Amino acid sequence: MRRPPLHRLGDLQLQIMKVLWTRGEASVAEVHNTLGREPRFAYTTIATMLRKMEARGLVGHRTDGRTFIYAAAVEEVQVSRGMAEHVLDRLFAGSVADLVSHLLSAREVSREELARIERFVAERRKAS
Amino acid sequence: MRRPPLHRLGDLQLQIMKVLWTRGEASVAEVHNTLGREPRFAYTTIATMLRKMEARGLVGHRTDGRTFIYAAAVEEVQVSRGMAEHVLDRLFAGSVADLVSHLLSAREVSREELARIERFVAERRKAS
DNA sequence: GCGGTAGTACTACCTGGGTCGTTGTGTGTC
DNA sequence: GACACACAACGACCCAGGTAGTACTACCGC
Repeated sequence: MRRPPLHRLGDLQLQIMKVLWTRGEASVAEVHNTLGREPRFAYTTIATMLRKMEARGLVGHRTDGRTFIYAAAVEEVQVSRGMAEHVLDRLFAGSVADLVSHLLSAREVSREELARIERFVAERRKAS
Repeated sequence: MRRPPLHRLGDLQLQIMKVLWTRGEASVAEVHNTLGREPRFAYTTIATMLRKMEARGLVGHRTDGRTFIYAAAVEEVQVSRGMAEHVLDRLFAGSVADLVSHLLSAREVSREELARIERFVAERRKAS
């Protein structure tokens, strides 16, 4: 079960992981239904993707009768970190400030968000 | 020349784009040499990649004699934005604060970086 | 026991990144 | 003019994400 590189999960894979992270465990059918609406995926698409993801060590499964119950094998925090740091390092040369500056100038950010950011920075400053 | 999705550039593609962004223009040989050290790429790898990227609308070229001079066809800011927002939306539900919190707890961040972040937030607060 | 349903397994295909080898061709040099 | 070199063009592979159809099978209700 080689450690997969935790950045570079496709969109579908991320959606599936999200279902597993929030539910803890889920059968193929449950994942399929949860992903349900909008761009409807075939049941077998989800099943195939889950098998591929298991081969990559992203998820694992146990059986309940004939049914596979899948669960995430990597934590959300690892994946978030992996992907966030990947972007940070590749595009912003590791500078969190550059990334923040970029996002602040590109997006609507509510007053509360700004306050939260300030709070995080202040805490971090204290901790070091 | 269809508009490419500007998140999801591979690592090699990003490296090549970075060369073109900093130099403005470059021949295959120049890109190859600039990328030079460490995981050495074959000359033809760069050439092939550039052709594929041109087909996707990421770069363009003019000719100088027999030599192709490539230049970026998309701006760095667009790609950074595209990739940063992609991660932000997929993993942090669009919350800049969550992303910042994540990065601050995961990485070494210098005192100056923190100060810069605070400055950006303050400016942004004023602007709105 | 027979038919439908639910479930996995397998296969196939497309796209795109990444990696090169080979081939063809123009050009500059002795 | 012959040769090497510099370049672009093309084709080949591998891998992984994404998408889904088909085949096989266990089980459940009648």
